[in-house]
Amino acid sequence: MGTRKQSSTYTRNEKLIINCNMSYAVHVIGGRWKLLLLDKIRKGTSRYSDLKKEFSYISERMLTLQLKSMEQDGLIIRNVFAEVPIRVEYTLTPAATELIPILDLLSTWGSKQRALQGDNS
Amino acid sequence: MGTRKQSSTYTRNEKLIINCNMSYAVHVIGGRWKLLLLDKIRKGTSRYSDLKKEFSYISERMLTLQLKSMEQDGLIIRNVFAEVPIRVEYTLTPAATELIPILDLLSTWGSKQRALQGDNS
DNA sequence: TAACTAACTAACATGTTTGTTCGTACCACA
DNA sequence: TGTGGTACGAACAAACATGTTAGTTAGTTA
Repeated sequence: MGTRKQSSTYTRNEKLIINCNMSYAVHVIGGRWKLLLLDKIRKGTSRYSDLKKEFSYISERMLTLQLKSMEQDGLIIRNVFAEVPIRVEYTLTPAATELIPILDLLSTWGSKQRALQGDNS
Repeated sequence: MGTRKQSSTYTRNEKLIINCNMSYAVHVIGGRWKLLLLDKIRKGTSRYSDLKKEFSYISERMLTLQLKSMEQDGLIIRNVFAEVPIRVEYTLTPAATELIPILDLLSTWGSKQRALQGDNS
């Protein structure tokens, strides 16, 4: 991933925070496009080009960065088919599958909360 | 909060993403110290100085920024007591209280996932 | 009038994330 | 030999988040 300055307060604090399981979980799904991608992949195995097509507003750099990060964090599996042209498919890991219902709860909460906030601010 | 450049791709994309309730929810709890603060406040009304003492490694600037942001997003309530010296107490809103059990699920998931990842990477 | 406390606030510096543009590897097929 | 498609990667720039330091307000007490 991006090279990090191990000595910075920023990075030290991040490590500190990630000791908290809750923060760790949020950290793992916190990248800008991760939830969108997870949501798409959960609905069916997707190849790189599918994602690229569906999310044309995500730059290819971000797309690969987020996918790689999720792969490293054990959320998705990357399957390479040595065809020509090459084919790469992404699937959820069991761990990510367990996460989905929690995300659904978050989604419901978010919807309610947004409505509440809309009312009075 | 920090002034934002309304025209940047960064900001445009953020708005785009926040239309997703899931992303909105994660966005609302996604600040670096928010979960820690929520967790403390949920265990009992806390005054500013309590938080400052407990989290001595959080700079005062960050402390106030995160608190203010959570207040704006309807997660906490800020009560000012016009005593001398002044006293400010923070409490969870009902919405945040509903969020807590979801965060607990996330925490459990995080713990399991961290263990899994520790095993094979 | 000066010192003291709580709870901030402003200005600036650093570091990280995200976005933009261009280029690469691989093999097939014309 | 050149073109085409897929799935990336590298270098750079812009914007944002976080961290550091010093200062502010209001009232009270010495």
